[in-house]
Amino acid sequence: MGRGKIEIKKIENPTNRQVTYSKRRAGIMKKAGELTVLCDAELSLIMFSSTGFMFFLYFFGRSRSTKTVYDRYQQVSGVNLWSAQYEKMQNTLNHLKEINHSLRREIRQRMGEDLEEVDIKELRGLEQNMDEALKLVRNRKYHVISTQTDTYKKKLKNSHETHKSLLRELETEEHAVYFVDEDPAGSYDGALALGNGTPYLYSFRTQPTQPNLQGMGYGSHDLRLA
Amino acid sequence: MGRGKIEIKKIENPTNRQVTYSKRRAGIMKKAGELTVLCDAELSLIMFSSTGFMFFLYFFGRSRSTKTVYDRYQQVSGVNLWSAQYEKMQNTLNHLKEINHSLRREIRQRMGEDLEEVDIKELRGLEQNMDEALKLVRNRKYHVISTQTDTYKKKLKNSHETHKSLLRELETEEHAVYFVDEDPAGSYDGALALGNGTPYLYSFRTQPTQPNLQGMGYGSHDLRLA
DNA sequence: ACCTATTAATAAAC
DNA sequence: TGTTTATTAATAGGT
Repeated sequence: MGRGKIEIKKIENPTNRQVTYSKRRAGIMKKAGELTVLCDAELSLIMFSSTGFMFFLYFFGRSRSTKTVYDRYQQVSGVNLWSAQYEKMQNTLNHLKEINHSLRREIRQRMGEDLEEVDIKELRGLEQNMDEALKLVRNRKYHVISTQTDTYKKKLKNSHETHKSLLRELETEEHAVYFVDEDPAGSYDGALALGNGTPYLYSFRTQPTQPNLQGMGYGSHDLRLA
Repeated sequence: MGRGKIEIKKIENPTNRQVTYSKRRAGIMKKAGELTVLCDAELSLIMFSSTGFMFFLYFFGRSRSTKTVYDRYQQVSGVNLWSAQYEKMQNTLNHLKEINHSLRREIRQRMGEDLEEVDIKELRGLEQNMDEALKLVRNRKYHVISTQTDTYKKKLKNSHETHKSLLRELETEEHAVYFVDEDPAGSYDGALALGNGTPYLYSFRTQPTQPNLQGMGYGSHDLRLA
């Protein structure tokens, strides 16, 4: 529709191309606006100009007049909202992936793997750091163990006290007769022994180089990407 | 353009409206396709049908023929690619963040920090793992050091040989006179000593618990999110 | 930007 | 839905 028929293929003359782009873009805009009004539809148009990366975003809403559409066009003109958002996300994603990679690398090195790529200076830093960290972990372990031990000691002490008072009660009550029959002295001594000495059940845990028999695989980092 | 002019306002007859929608939608599609080809532009069209919440997404890329566009339309019809893509990215992002968080947590624990949240079982696993890893790191360090030492030994040996042959040359040439004047024997002995013994420069590095004086901060994990 | 000859889109009818 | 056709709308090329 024009002074002559044209073939649908890229217009090589840049000026002509730009003119045609403007005209036809306006045409599509008009058609889009008409369609939304006529058919109560909603649609959006996103156009990427070939000359720049900027693009225009147009919304045709069912309740917006053509006037509003043009106002909106003025507002968002030159701002690539969607692709900006997309690019931002993509960048964040790549950044996260890089960080992830670094973190994994560090963990591997801290597990004694992939040390070929570490130079002697870093190797020394790593060794020292791990040495200190290991001390911290051991200290923490001992602390947890001794806390646990104390708790158990207290529990046993309490248990012992309860037992003792029960015994005393029994001695002063009419049940004393059972008492003698069932050798209460033995029970008493046993309880006392547990109360005074090192707690039997948990003492072995204070051995510093106690091997971990469960071998609970601290080397599985299967937090893979999707 | 039709048998009669129509006013641009909502078509009340639903059948007519639907017919017009289909026809005009096809028209816009065609125009959009033409525009992308003619002007080497890129645009996408999103149409929300008034009858349902599903919508159609059309891509007109600069390298796609009109035929491909229609194929693509068939493929993606009814699928909200963009929002799906967006959601997918958002999920990947969150997943990555979680993973990074876990990795950081593990590194902190391997540095002896945040051990309060680790139970005794994990603590033992961690200790054992770190103990083994530390051995690996030390082994690697010694390996690197001994390799370096060997290299330096070889270099010194070579240097010594070169020096010796130069001395021999001098002894048998007319320059012998200078030789006596400048005490070449001293030089010779010095080279020999270095060649035979432990290389001076690097021997201290084989001390297992040599502290890292540079303190090159193996504890900085400042790979923060954007 | 504007003009206008010409082509393209499409409303109405089938 | 698909086709036809009279009619209007879009626009290519020139100014």
